[in-house]
Amino acid sequence: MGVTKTQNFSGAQNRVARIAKVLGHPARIAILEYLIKQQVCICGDLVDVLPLAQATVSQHLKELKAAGLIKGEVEGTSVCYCINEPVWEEARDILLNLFNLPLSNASCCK
Amino acid sequence: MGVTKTQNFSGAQNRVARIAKVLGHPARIAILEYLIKQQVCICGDLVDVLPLAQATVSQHLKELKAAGLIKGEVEGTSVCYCINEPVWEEARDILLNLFNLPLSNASCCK
DNA sequence: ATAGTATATCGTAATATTACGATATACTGT
DNA sequence: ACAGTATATCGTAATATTACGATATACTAT
Repeated sequence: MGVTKTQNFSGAQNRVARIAKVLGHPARIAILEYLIKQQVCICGDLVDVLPLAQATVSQHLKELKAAGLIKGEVEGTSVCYCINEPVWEEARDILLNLFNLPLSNASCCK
Repeated sequence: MGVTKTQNFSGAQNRVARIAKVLGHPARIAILEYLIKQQVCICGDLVDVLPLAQATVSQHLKELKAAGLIKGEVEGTSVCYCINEPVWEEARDILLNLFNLPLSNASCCK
């Protein structure tokens, strides 16, 4: 993403942006939706379900894991991925905080 | 952002990702927070407030405008930028839809 | 008309992202 | 031990993002 002067913005601003950035790719949305929907998180299935190569899916999973939104558990040969609920909820709250700020400029700009 | 096989994902997935992507940079979060806070959206001020060059601020504003989250109105020499409420609320709803999906895997992965 | 101010756009360097094939790693069953 | 399966990592090409100086555009006041 180019250079991004992260250090010049507040911790809170960076936190919102970080979460949003991870959500900023349709493949990662698809992965999250799949993990949310499945009772059992059979996760090799993701490679079958998604229109992407195995290496690419693995890379997206890595980013979601790095952001803490999902967690993975080795189960024999395969790995079980799931939503990491506490972080997932924290992410929702952080985004909601932004959207719930009171708009004070109702009459501004037509 | 590399190639992004957008066309292989659903419209809904792309919509979520598109919104999140725009929110995925601290400068744009800072801009949005500023516009939300200010009663009057004196917008040349953004250049003073943000730790970025004028051209860079303009570029971020353009992206926010392209996503529909803000709107701009020329006022003499300067331009007044504001939150575009309908789209802003739609964005919140689209993100909330994702976070409000029922998690069916409470007992999955330790 | 001219100078001054504000914002947008252009061009471009540095860096990040996306995607995938190839390969490495790790486990399972024989 | 060995072959087979599942996942992760490496290397890399194509493309996107970020940032900024320079310049263009647009309006205002004199």
